[in-house]
Amino acid sequence: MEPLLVYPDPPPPVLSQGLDLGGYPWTGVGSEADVERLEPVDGWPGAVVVAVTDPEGAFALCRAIRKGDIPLEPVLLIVSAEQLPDLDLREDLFDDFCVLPFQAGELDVRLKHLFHKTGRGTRPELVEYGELALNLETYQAAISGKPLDLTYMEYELLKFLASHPGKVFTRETLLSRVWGYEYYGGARTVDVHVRRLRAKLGEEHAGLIQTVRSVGYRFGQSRWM
Amino acid sequence: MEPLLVYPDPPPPVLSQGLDLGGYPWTGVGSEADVERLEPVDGWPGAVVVAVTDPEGAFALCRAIRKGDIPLEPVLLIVSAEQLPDLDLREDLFDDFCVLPFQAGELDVRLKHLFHKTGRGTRPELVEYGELALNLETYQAAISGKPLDLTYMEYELLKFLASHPGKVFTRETLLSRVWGYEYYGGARTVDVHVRRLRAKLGEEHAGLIQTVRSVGYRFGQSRWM
DNA sequence: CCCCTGTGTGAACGCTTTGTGAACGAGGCG
DNA sequence: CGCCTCGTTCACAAAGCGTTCACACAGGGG
Repeated sequence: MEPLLVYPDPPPPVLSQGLDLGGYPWTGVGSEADVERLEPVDGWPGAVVVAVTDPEGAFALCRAIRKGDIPLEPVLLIVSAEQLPDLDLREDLFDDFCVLPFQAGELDVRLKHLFHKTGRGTRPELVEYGELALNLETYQAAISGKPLDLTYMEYELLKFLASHPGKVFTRETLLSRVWGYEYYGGARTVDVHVRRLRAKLGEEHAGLIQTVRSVGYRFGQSRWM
Repeated sequence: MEPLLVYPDPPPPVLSQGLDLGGYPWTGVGSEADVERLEPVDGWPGAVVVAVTDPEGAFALCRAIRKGDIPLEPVLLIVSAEQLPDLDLREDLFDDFCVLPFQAGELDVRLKHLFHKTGRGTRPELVEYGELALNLETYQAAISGKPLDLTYMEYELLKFLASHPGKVFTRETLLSRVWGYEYYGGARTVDVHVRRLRAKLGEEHAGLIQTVRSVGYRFGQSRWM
């Protein structure tokens, strides 16, 4: 996920801590010039503007954003309780606001809510390893930007392996964790699925799934090598 | 102004005081039956739902509202700080929320903000995806400029799918989200509706709804590839 | 070098899931 | 009452996919 635009720079500790806690990457900007200079290639995914310390600068930034100079949505405003009565709603400068001091978690929920409403949805749940990416919401997989056409079991197996890179699993473990705890079937089933996975990953990435002789399989590189 | 719908009845003192202070008329309702019985002639202008004392009842009411049984907008949810992590945003049950204990005036500003947004029509009345367009006001659908003659359930299903492009839904999820939360019926019902939708979309666009074997259905393409 | 164990490979089988056509029944309307 | 629409269910056909098997090949130890 691209970093959120955060104003001012540096933001108040409560905000930076809240964003870090929620796992949101962010970039502090101190001026409108910075907004363009630091803009990610895909554009800003949203903004958190603190109006407490520098209301004029904050609202000026919101106006610039809303004017369309910087295509950006959504905007979350952080205000103090004293500023509440003065908020001019007619200008429609923000999509939501948060009143200091806010409860732990409120910031996170408001951001999620905003992203959900603006259609971008919450960032998709991904499992990533190098060039490989699995989208858990859309049940799609891709490597090196190319989509992989995986069957259900292939997807589940790859998802499990890629979620635990470097770790070796026996066939029995894989059968119980991927196929189900009460599954009773031949261990060679795993072999065949691994083989098909390697084939679909392509020659270049087939080595992502390694055979550990007499033990089982490992995804990715071992941690101590 | 028509009175706001307030749940439960009686609401907590902070809420009734806050509403009275802001000059909002309101009517407390204790059950879904009351919602219809006490409905003003022009319909409810909005709702404030307190989820603190009776979360199940509150969320059930929100679902009923969102499902369209009670045309109503916007919905403001009142929650405690402890409930924040449990809020399910994917269901889209509310337009904004307020965390107890809230600052004096925050309720007023949030209500004003909500009315301002809904009054200006920020809420999209259209669901669009590529050549497909659904008009939520007129219950009409069209693709490639040609109108689609959809039945009610077909429209609801397509609306739900098109509102979450790329995401895969199981038949059970679709049954609960489109048909209703306590619907109990065969999962094959979904199949048949999907088939009819694909037929009405035409051969050219039938691929918009994809089958994900062993999982469910997906609308459109994922947006991360 | 040989043997034994473990793994890769290709193909075939058979179950599960889904598509398809049709029928049934409820509800609305003339 | 008869006709129509629409949602649901059922039975059957078709396809997809997981599983298994037989065999070839590789690695390691004696």
